[in-house]
Amino acid sequence: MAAITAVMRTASIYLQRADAILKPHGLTFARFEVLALLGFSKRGSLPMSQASQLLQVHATSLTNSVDRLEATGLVRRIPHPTDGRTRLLELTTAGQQVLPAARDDLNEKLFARSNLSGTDATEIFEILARFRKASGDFL
Amino acid sequence: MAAITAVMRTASIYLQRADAILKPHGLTFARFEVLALLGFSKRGSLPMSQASQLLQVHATSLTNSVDRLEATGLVRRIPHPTDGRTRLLELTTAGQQVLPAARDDLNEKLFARSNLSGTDATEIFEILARFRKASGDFL
DNA sequence: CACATATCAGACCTACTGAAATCT
DNA sequence: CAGATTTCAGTATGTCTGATATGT
Repeated sequence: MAAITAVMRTASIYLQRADAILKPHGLTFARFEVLALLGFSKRGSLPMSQASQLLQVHATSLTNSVDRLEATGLVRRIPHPTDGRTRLLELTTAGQQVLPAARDDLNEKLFARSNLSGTDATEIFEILARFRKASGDFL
Repeated sequence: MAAITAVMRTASIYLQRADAILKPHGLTFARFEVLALLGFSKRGSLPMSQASQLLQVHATSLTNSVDRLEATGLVRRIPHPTDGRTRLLELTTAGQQVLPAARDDLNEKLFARSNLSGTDATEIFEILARFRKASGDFL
């Protein structure tokens, strides 16, 4: 229980800082995750349904995030070539520029000040990766 | 960065489950934390300002949480004996009953299914404790 | 008067539920 | 028609900012 509490509280501290760091980029952490996911995907595009599963958020929450990302011109919804029900998400040119800038900024300001040694970070990642995998999370 | 992402995503998975577990108790995780903090405090009462610092939430966020806890009768605001500005928080009898019930339920359903071994949990707690301490978090 | 404590008002963001539209 | 994908409407929660009342 203490470990779970530690994870929760650490995350809320990180989230607070991450949102502050991302604000100048016009992003929140939730929206950054969408951009990052698209950046990782091989084709550069993903169906809403897949993105929502990988990010483990409700379909309606993703619709909301994507609405905002589309309104700021970072992401685009395009029709699926063969399935008329699904819509694909892809980064716009602006999104492709904002993503690395935001990522670098997070890396610098959040990671650098995390007071975690390299081995600590590796340790945490590996332990939590097992849990996340068991929970069907995207890695 | 991967470690930070791991912490954030693990926390959001836990938060989702915790809120679901706490719902039948009439609580959210944020409000549970307030109850738990009061349960830990020696005198059983704490000024709003201290609680908000220890929980690392804005004063207005705590006001909001406490409003809801007071509305459901789990917490009470009482005047400070010597300083007229501050108000003390304390658990009501109902709060004293709900807290252990909610805690046990969380322990059982969240911890038991966390897929973390005892040593993993200890490891995580210790590593994150250093970070939290450096960030002024309550332990 | 400067400062501390707590609250209020208003805006924003995310999550959840249930219903609806569109397509397979 | 049953099922999948996405969106919409409405509600709730929590966070942040700036302003305000009260007390030291």
